[in-house]
Amino acid sequence: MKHGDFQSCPVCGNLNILDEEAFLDDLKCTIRAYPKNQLIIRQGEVCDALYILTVGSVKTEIITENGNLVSIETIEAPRPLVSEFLFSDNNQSPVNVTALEEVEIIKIPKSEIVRLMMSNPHFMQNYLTHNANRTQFLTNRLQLLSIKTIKGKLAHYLLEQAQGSLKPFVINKSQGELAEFFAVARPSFARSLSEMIHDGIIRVTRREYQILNFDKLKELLV
Amino acid sequence: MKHGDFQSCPVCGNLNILDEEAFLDDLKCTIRAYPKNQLIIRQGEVCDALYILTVGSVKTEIITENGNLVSIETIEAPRPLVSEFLFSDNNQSPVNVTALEEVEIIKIPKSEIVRLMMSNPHFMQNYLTHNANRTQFLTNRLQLLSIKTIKGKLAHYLLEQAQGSLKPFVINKSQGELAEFFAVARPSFARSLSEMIHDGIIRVTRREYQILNFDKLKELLV
DNA sequence: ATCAATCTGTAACAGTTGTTACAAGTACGT
DNA sequence: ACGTACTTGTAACAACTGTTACAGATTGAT
Repeated sequence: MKHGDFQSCPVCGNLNILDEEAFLDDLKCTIRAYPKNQLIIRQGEVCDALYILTVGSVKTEIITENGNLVSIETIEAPRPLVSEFLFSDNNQSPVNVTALEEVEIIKIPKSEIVRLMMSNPHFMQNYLTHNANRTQFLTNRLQLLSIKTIKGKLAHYLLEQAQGSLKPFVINKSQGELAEFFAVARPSFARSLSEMIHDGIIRVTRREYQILNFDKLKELLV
Repeated sequence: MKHGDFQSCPVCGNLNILDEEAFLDDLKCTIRAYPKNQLIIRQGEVCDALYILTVGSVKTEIITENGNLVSIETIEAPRPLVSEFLFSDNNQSPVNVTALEEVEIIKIPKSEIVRLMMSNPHFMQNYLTHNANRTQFLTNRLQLLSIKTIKGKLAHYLLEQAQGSLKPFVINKSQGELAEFFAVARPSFARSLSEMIHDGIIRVTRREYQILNFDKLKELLV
């Protein structure tokens, strides 16, 4: 049974499993590959299984009523998908999940997850912690979207990414993807970005960003 | 031991507990009352216990870097608070929780929660389901905030509240609170609201809202 | 190397929102 | 009934964002 890195998954790792092969064989699960750009989970689709992304990367996004896309995040293997919705009352995924490259996914039925939790305290803790971290991520996203100006959003995001350092860092998103992430129009984002560059607040080369003036950047949050 | 309604709490209800008094006495927990407007949990505060609101109501909100408030939701007893952050890696509450009236809160240490989960499958399922529902709530909130116009946000919100009915319904928030909920300025919200009223799309009397023209309302989402 | 697809920069204009300010209305406690 | 605090309505203006359009980079595949 060929599969990706399982042990370093935030939910499935550190389980003190002696024999991973035996563990996986015992677990009622299916493994499946998806090609690039394939829709893996559709918004509104019923989820009664946990998906674990073992190889590759995916993106999640919401389609709003008016047809706009809001990108939520990109996820790299190994990580569970939709774990935070598996036990909800309506069992529906609120997001689309799409493969960014060729991916491999393990699908574990909900009943198996319950069994694992009851028998393996470590698995349960992992699961709870992962979901809690995801909620914090969403709350942070909420805070970002509630900032009213584009420059303010970008400032918030850059300050978070830079982590206090003056060193340049890479943001692996195009301007279009960043605009989608901030839920603003692409040319508007480009305008704000170029203004901030002209004002000497940041420097941008391709996808490499560098903060030149922390104070001015923080002022943009006001 | 006097306390509020415990059995109908989404996490603590339906546990097949024969003797509630004995259950609570056995559980290592503390019960405490807070006066109106008291800050119960501060944003950034470390949470190592589950809070269960047994009497009254609270509101949760985020303070952004620039000092703006983003209201998240109001919560009515009985319901757990910050259950979705309890197991996160940093253990910090991302929100402020404030009493809207005199409230009573039971505080249960994290270790006790873990013990309960392992010994009571029903409690675990309740907990997971509640957290999953909360995540869906947050995702929905994210979708609302990503709508670019105020009228669009209001349309989204009203369509959700009305649930397809033409009957008037009450939204228990002032205009200022709604503006905060939508992360927009209050006069701007008032302007959009009055325009929608003048256009014959909705009718508003105090806090009672009625949809007069579903089609036009849906058009605002575009 | 060349082509197609994607990404970036920019412009003009319309449309929407924020800001500030003030008057009028309502709710509530005493 | 009175006053205070809160809520609502509205106006004018500045500021910001969306839309549309197009040309010039850049990237990746063949």
